[in-house]
Amino acid sequence: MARGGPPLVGITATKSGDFSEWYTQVVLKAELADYAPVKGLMVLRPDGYSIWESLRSTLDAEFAKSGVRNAFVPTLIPESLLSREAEHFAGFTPEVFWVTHSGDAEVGDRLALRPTSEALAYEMYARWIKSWRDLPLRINFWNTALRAEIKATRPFLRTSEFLWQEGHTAHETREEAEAEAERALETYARVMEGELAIPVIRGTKSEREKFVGAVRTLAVEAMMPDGRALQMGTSHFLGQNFSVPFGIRYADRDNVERPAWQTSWGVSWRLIGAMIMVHGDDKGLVLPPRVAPLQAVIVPIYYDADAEARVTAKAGELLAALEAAGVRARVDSREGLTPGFKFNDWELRGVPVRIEVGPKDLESGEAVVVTRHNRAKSRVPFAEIASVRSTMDAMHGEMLAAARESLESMTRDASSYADLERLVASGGFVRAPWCGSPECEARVKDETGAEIRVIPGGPGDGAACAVCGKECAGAAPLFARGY
RNA sequence: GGGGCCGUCGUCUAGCAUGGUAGGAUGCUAGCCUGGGGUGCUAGUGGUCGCAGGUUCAAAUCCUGCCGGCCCCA
Repeated sequence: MARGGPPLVGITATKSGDFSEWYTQVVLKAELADYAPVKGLMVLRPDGYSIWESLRSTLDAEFAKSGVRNAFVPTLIPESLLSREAEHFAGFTPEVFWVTHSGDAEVGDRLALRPTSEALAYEMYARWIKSWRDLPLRINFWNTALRAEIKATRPFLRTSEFLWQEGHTAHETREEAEAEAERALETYARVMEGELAIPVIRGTKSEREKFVGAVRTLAVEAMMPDGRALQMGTSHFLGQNFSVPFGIRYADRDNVERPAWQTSWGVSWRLIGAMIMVHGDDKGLVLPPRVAPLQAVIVPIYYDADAEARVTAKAGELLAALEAAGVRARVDSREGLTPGFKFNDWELRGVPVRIEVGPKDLESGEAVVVTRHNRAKSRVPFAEIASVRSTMDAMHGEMLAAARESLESMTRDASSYADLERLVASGGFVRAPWCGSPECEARVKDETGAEIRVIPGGPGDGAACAVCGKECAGAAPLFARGY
């Protein structure tokens, strides 16, 4: 370390001063992920993977509860199949990785590394679905998708391969499929708020921003502290756009053959990126307690062999009590490191609760408990250490409330184009009436860089379009620059 | 889709203009000392200078191409 200079460990950028450098440092130094040798690809390290596993198991339980089952589809999709739904194919083709050789021999029909599994899944669905008795068919895949990202790659947010889940369903009626798409979106919103403490806005995507091939795309959007919006998850009502070209037809109750109604929906590890951005601070990562791989760390403090023995014994007792209470905990018994070093190290890694136990605490019968999100210290009697369980619930509530307050303060209204331009430039969501025309939407995108992120439901208030002045039909969309 | 910056032990970097075979800090390992907010001492460890060509007696340094990271604008 240079004399008097900043420490070489820890986060050297500030969240408010250099947000993107700060983000990169948190990802790398908290050891969530690292760069892979190929541009745009990343390796997920154990702490990052553990967070993913936690989200996966929560979502998995929700899916299972609603009757969705898991299955697996392969990575390679023949071009002839991928191109069957023309609009869908055209939308993806610029970012598809192609396998053109097997060994030294060229393959005839090029093979795509799946950018998404609609084509492959629906080829199979066409084989499996014969009658209305086979419906609904509701299957989820936990896998990865590959999309060639050339520029602006960022860990978790934009990578060429990403972990995600994609649900694919087929139904007898339009109404049932539409309800399915809404159900999936609601599940996402609940898990994001309940597990990641990130408030989201539910709504519809515009025609321009919807999934290629969908009739309608529902989405949950969140606002990042730098004023840019992040799409957290999408749920598509596909209508019969895929069932017709893929031949997913069923004999209805009157023995008339009809194309099925479909949905698809997904979330990716991008959620982890959102979690880092929304909750992190200048000391590093701040983990929402429910997804934290390690929820509480006990740092023993001692000055001599006698104190060490007594402190270590107490630390072991506390650990047992925490584990009995269902808290993921450990004792940091690493030697040769000062308590101060350990404090900083665990803060960098975002561990929600730190418990300090030293000679003074043995005398008073209380441990020092520090909560990561606000770094507040309190004293807790040893006998009541299991209370960190409820402390973590309180932390979750406080983190969600703080994030909600931030979201609200970053959402402003514009009624004129001048307001829209000015507010978009300063970041955040801008709610503005819109007539619904693609021309007005395109003008905003071209001139301000902001797009319609989401159109919340509900009736409009009859305001005039902020762009062209014509009357508006529905609720005002939220404009923002996005990731 | 345009424009720019940068790659040297795990990390941060010196050296590059004017070619002569890589130095420091930190980390890591061992031992001691310390310990309530990033300790100190001693010894040791660690680098095909992003990769591939080219120029040269000689390349981290000059030239070309590629790979990777980052930023700005649309």
